[in-house]
Amino acid sequence: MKVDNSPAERRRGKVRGKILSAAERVFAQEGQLGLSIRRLAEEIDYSPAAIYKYFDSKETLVDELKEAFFQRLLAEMDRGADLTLPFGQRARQALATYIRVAVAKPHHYAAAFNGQSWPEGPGEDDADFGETNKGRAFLMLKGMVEEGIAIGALQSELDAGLVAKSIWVALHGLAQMIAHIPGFPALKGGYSALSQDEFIDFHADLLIRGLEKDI
Amino acid sequence: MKVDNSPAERRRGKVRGKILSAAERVFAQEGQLGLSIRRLAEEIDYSPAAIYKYFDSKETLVDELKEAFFQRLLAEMDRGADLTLPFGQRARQALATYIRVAVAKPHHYAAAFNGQSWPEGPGEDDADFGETNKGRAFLMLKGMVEEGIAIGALQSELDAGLVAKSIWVALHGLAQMIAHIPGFPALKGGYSALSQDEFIDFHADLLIRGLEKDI
DNA sequence: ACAAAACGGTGAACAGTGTTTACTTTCTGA
DNA sequence: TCAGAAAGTAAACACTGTTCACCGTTTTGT
Repeated sequence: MKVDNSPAERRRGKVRGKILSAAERVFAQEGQLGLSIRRLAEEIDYSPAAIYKYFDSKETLVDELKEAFFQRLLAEMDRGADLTLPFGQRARQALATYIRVAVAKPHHYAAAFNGQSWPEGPGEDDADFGETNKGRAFLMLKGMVEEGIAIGALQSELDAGLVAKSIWVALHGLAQMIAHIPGFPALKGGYSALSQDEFIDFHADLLIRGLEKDI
Repeated sequence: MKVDNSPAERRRGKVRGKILSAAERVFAQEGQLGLSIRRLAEEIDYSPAAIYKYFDSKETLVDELKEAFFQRLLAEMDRGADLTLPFGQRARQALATYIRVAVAKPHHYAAAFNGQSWPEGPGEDDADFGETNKGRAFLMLKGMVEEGIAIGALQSELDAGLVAKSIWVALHGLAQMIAHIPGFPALKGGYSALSQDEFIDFHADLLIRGLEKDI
């Protein structure tokens, strides 16, 4: 990691950081719509136009927030991986961590799947995709499935990439639901016997159960 | 269904319909952001303010589009239910239908889970929730699970409401992914062995498999 | 050291957005 | 027929993201 430490660059980086952290604060609480350039400018005591000296557009600014979020997501999943645990438990834990982090910052997570911030498919190989933190999160999932198959914990005829996608999709669904439906999994007509945390575990369990080798 | 047929009401209904169908056309192609009041007004050759004589706000207008969409979704799931099929197949088919309809109108589906168009939970009973078409779609899912448990096709110790939610969540994830990621399930780093349709079946299969009674 | 160029910052404007207000025209019910 | 309601409108309000011309200051090249 190379850092230009000329005094000019240091000053510039400081202002850039001030913009980003103010944006992060507002975005976390009020989301993409609550974050306006003018409000952001006021908060850091600059003119709106000044922000454009540091970011090409509001979109690129928000993109940076999203990337930082997925970096935290990755770090959290790494940190929580207890290698002494058997595969099944470790997998369930990883899935649960993914959702819990996503739910902790619902606006970040939701925004990452809206705008067209996706490499246009169909893609070639892991190289491109793995360069975004979002991509790395998926590849971590895929690696987990591959390990499970190799170890023999999961059904061996499964295609790891395919299964990883299916799991990812189901995880995403829950994160999205919790982020968007107030009080989920409590729901009119649903009879919420479980708390949010318990439901997350239940969901992760259902997924793994469908994949495990029949005993 | 009561309809006021005074000439005044008929004219009013006609204009209202013209607004709605123009809105539907634009919304289906360009989504919520592409649909602006001014553009809509121009398309039907009225002034922007005129639209507010028929709808309180843009949001209520879009809400009506969303409700109509979920009505189509429900109808499609009903229509596709082949009662002569065994439970497992019928269930897989229902899930696949849900996703295919959602994917056919990605903007409608996505919008339904963004704005805060949700009854604030935790809720009392099925009555309230079942009054929106979105709610009815979930209750249909729940009914399906209950049937599966009663028939003995699904594990009997499961709570139907809970399982239905988990399934719904996983379905939602896929619909959302396909709606937002161009070309999904093709994905850089994912090696897309399956087409979209095949992936939908695979996903639906994974869910049901995790629930079926161990043989 | 000095001119030239790049940088950081600004106020004002442009082109949009959803919505409201005051106003005119048209229609309708008694 | 005539008052009052309904339908429709132009113009404005308060926003939005973004760009432009301009300003001092700072850095750079000779």
